[in-house]
Amino acid sequence: MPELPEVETYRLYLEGTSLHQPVESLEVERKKLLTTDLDALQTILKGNEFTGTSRIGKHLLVHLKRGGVLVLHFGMTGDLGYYREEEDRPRFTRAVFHFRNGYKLAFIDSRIFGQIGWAESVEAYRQQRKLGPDALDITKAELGAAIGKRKAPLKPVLLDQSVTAGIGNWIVDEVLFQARLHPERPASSLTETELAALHKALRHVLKTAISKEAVYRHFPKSFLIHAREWDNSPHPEGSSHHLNCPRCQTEILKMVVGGRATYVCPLCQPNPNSARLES
DNA sequence: GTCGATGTTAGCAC
DNA sequence: TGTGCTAACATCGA
Repeated sequence: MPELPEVETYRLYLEGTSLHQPVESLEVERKKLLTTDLDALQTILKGNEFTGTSRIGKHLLVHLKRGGVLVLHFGMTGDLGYYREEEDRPRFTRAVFHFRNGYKLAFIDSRIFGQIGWAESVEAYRQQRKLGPDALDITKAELGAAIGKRKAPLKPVLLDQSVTAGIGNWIVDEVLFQARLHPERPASSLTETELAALHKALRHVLKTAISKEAVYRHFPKSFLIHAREWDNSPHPEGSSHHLNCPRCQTEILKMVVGGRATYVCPLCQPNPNSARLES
């Protein structure tokens, strides 16, 4: 489930396993993953070494000893696995970096929405992909400027990677819940106080998620994420779902915003449309 | 067999 | 030209 915290965790994993080992070859099972021609990629990689990493949002960039960066994007189901014995090859491995020392780094991706390619530099890649400031680094002023002119609902604007890179579907719901903002509020309608709350919640959610290595069931009880179906933590007796707000116990509402599944607390995050009716 | 899914983007309407 | 909505991508698993 690779959003920013997962990719940050993968980045540290790659740094801990795969640096400074000459690559022998790249094995690609699904060519659809490649954004750079396979032959070109082989030439770049053979005998080359990973020397360090960077991350922009959900994109992991691996610095190469002979120049340029290997770019990994994990789509919806991407992951990494470092192994040696064939029997340990992870399920859904779609590509494998073979190192000369006999170890391998698997690119795992059941749905094959991921990408593997090469770019000249981190900055060149950022421009090419039109990525905004990383969601961990963005300042309140930058965030305000980026959303201030957009009248679309807050949620799809925050998911736009050119506004700020790294926010995905569960993070945006969590951030909006923590900031007590409804996902359908027009992005440009926030007051200064609300913008400050949004920025603070963004940092809080990301830092918490990274500190727990993106293992959702370890997140604080105050998080909305436990109401999502795919949170593996045990749910109360039989109930086929709908948990309650950790703050006010109101039943969490599931809706669709910007075409995406969205969870909100109807009490903590007042809907702008119904608020208008009341006034 | 059916449905929905964490990301991204092409195509379309305005 | 910009903005925003929808569907589609390929596959798994509930």
